[in-house]
Amino acid sequence: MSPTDASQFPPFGVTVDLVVLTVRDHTLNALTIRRGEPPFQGQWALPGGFVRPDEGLEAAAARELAEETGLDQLPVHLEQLATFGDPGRDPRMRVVSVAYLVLAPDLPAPRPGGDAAGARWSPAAELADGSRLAFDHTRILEEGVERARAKIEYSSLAAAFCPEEFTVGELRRVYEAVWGVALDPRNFHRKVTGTPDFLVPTGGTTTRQGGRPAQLFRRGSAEKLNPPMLRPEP
Amino acid sequence: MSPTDASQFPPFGVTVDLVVLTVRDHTLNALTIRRGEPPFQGQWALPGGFVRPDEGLEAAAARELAEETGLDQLPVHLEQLATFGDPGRDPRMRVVSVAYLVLAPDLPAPRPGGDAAGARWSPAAELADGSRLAFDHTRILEEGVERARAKIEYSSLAAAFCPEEFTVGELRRVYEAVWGVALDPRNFHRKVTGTPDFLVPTGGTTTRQGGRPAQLFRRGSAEKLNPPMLRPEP
DNA sequence: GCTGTTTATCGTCAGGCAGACGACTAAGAT
DNA sequence: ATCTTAGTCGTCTGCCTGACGATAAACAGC
Repeated sequence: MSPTDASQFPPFGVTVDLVVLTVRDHTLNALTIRRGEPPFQGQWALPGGFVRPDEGLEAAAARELAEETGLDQLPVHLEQLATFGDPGRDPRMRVVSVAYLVLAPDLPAPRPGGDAAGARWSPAAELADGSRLAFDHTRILEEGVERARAKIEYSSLAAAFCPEEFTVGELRRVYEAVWGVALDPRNFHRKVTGTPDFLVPTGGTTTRQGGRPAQLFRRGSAEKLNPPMLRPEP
Repeated sequence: MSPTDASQFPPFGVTVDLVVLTVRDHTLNALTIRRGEPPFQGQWALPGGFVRPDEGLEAAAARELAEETGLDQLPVHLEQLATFGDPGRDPRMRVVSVAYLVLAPDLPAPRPGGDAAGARWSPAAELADGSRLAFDHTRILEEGVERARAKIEYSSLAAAFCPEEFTVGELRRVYEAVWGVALDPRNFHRKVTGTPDFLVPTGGTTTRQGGRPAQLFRRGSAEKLNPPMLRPEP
């Protein structure tokens, strides 16, 4: 039967694209690179590239992250987001792109490499609205942001935006930035410190946010947050 | 740069695979087909096949569903599940498979077509344990089942397993089958009838489940269930 | 027709959790 | 010394859930 005859399968290009998110200045930011090659040369796009013939998809995502941004060997969260394969999404040929979501703590300025002529963080809201990203990357970005918003509700993933040791207030600011809302510091503190194995106190304190010294915590073993953190409606 | 040079991109095969779930006899069942062609000829596998050159991914999933099972033009839910692309997952060549999840009401016996030498429903638990499905389809099935289990918690998706008009008890049996637990009929009734726009009474009643006549409902406009239905632990 | 069985539906009550918000603590800034 | 900023502990109230009693309306069998 023709469609499953390996000798005449229709050839596709397969790429990975990365939605890399972090929290900077109380705002959810995403990483974009300036394309150094056509198509869309000079435009901003999500980092990504073709999967190599003997490379797994997640491995390709990790490689592209390292190559194009220098965000290598860092404690980041990486998960598959979704796959985009509409005919015509790449003007060159039929390309299916497997998008990955990366959550990273606030990092030094990205170092562009590989095919990228530039790399920068921008507020996710601006990227989704004004700027036109190359290909269908605006839509991919939106899905990544929505996934992150949904997932911090019921998992400990928000800590992936924090450094290894962090305070309850810093974790709260992550939720506030990702959701774009203000949360009650007292209720938030009760919630996260009251959930077993969610936070582990390291014993230290810090005043890097000003004010009274705050306890430092590490991520606990709990991966799920049950009952979930409730996202306010406004 | 070589990896993004379209003229020398590494060619991949791209397929869609379908995790088709339904509830039969108080049990979550999945659809499998017997492969009529190598590789894995004669073995059971998830329905699926190669994406055509000018066809969208979701369109390919819908086409394969119709071709291989005859479950066409039915009120089913179809969503992208995940993409599997490990090198070596297909012995013929490098193939990336985009898996889709289909939730369907209990249907007449599937009619095999296309490349399938047979098609049948089997309890999902048996497929995940004993039988060895072709390729990495056991893992794909497991992810589909887990997605369904998670998603009926906070969405109205469980109704996709029911006929257009259904009773509260029938909907409860869906949850019980998918989660493999027993739920309190009184608390369940309170929860689903108390959530605004979740269920719309049609006015009719039925006794097809025996006992006292039950009100018939249709799916309401609410797509999310907030607060979620809680899945018991044991 | 009467009785037991099955399923549906309504009600009650106690405990847990979240939202609103008061109060106190401990650092740096002026 | 006082102000400002952030962190932490408590209290109260209302909502939701889990456990479970009670009633209703069909059918099966005697």
